[in-house]
Amino acid sequence: MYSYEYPRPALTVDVVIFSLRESRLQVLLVQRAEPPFAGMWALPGGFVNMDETLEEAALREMEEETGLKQAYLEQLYTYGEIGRDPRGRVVSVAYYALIPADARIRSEGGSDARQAGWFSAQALPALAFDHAEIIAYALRRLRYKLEYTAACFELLPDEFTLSQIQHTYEMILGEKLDKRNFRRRIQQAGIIEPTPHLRGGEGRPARLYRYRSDAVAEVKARRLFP
Amino acid sequence: MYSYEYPRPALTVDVVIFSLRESRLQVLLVQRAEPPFAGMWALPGGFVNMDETLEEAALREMEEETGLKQAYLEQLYTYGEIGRDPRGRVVSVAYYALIPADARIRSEGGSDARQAGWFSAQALPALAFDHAEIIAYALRRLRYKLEYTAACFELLPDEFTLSQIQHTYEMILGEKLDKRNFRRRIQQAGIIEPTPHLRGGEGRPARLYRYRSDAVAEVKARRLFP
DNA sequence: CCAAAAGTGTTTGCTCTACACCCATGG
DNA sequence: CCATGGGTGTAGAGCAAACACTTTTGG
Repeated sequence: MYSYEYPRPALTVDVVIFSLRESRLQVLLVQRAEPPFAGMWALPGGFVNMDETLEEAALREMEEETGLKQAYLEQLYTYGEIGRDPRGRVVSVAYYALIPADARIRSEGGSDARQAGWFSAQALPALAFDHAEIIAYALRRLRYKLEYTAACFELLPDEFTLSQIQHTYEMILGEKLDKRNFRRRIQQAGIIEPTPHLRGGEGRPARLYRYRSDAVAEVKARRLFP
Repeated sequence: MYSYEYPRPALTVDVVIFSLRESRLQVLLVQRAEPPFAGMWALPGGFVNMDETLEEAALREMEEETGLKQAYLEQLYTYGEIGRDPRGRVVSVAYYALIPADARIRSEGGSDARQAGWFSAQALPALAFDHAEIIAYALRRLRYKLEYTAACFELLPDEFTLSQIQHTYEMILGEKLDKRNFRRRIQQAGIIEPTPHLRGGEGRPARLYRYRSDAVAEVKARRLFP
């Protein structure tokens, strides 16, 4: 049934790393030093080693670029079009990662001494390979995920204000939400709890909340048919 | 950045083929002739050739077992655990396919002269590799998909009665639905249209409907927060 | 005429949405 | 005292859920 004599496609992982920075949803990209696509920006990624799982490979790539050893990580899709890499047959398993707004990230490029940078998900530079397609799909999945799970909290710091959550939603979904309705719903959902802390700044100080890790935060989808 | 000297994992596809048969949701399996797992049942699958995309490979595997050249096919997940195949490092891209209840399927095993058979998704035999996990996930995705898209029609014949749709939903979701509410909702959704035909049998003949291919059948999810 | 499946409306409760003003703090 | 963001309640509309009987055919 299986044989080991066939030529094999090369197998890589690519990671779409999302974070909230400068009040925007941003994506981490690296600049390619060599052809093909030299000088263009691309997703962090690379070969899957023989002794690591796909997820381990994705985490390794993420750590090389950000210094972070863990984050919310989810497999996105596997890209296997014939001509997607001009150098040969390369199949790539794409992942996306969410990292908290306050995470301390190694600012300069990782081990490869490649240039790395954050870009607004709404305004990406020209991208190598099929990476524009991958990011577009990751963004769709993130929006979608946000609509029926509590994935949002993976992007927020440990403690946050209600307005911060709302802004996160507005940023990612790309629409304004009603403040009173939003607050009522999120409080009734029972997935956050108040902390004793307030956060000052301009205007009236705001209550800080935290995510309840015991929360069940899946919502039943509205069915097409009942 | 990339190199071509590394050893490469082998790359395969596996396909979970669903169909409605004998008033049940069934899955097509093949019996393994050789070790490992000789005699156990497994998903149809095999190597990805260098000149075919992942989807082409999945379609080829499906055709080998069923004789069908096309079907609804969707990528499910990519499995890359280290020990999932005892013979070495094998990464598998899983797909699932939906084939219509009335499709004429080559009854006997495909080109490999392997034994093939249909099994109720609720009562599977012992399965080779991690295929039980793959099928469980495919079933979850199918349920999920059914709740917010019109994927159901991929499993039905071209013309069908309202009761047939309802039974399909009940079968896959595993719960009884109210007949009047179901019929009202599906008619209002505007995704099916009546044909001039009736279907006889026991009891009063039933109107046959067909799926409107121009239908927009995504439903907006109920958000966790508005 | 009997069995079997098809077909058909209404009421009630709940959820979603729209909407405007006062509060607490820092400068 | 003023600017800034934080915090709060209600009324109306639309949607979802529960519920039982009549109709048409074949045997």
